[in-house]
Amino acid sequence: MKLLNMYGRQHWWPARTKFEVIVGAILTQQTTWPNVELAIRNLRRRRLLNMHKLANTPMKTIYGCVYPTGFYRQKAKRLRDVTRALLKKCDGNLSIYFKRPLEEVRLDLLAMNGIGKETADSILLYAGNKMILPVDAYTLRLMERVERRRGNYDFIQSYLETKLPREISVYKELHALIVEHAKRTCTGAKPRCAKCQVNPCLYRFSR
DNA sequence: ACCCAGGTGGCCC
DNA sequence: GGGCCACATGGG
Repeated sequence: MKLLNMYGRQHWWPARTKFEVIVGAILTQQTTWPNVELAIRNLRRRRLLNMHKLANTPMKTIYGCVYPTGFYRQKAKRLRDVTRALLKKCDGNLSIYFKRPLEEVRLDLLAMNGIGKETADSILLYAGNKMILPVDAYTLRLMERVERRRGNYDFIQSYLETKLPREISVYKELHALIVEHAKRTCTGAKPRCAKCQVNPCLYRFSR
């Protein structure tokens, strides 16, 4: 499987700790990253990027921090719920939490309020260092336009995983590149101008 | 004054 | 199994 290396290494995910990856993954749902960064800064300023601290913070305080990301009531609740659930599971030690087998941790994450497939898989890949590829809206559109493949999350995920080298770093890089590409070319939305159209020649998936 | 963003859960059929 | 809706702010 070959993919555009036109943007170079992305060294994703932009976060300092495992917990910060999880927070970012929830906050970025249906939201642009700059807004998430604002919210993360707010949380950091209040020392809330700490599981024990966040789990016991009043909702109103969290509302204020995550306000810029939209859906702020929902997201604040999800953040605290997930944090509490994680604390119960691993007492705040995420390295231990991710030591269990991939499928087991995945089911565990999916059972939490506010964590669906994409969020779970992003967390598993970037915080847990697990071999799994998150499929976002960009990926689905790209597969549709370039590979002429349409399908649901599970189908696209397994299709790509059969074609990719089994390396975590490749998974991390691919997901990052797809998002980066979408930002730069406005394929994220409907293409608005001719030069923003995806050029199939640039993305020939081979092997 | 629209349209969209690195989704998720609930409800309906 | 899918289709539709609420959730909400900020940027184009």
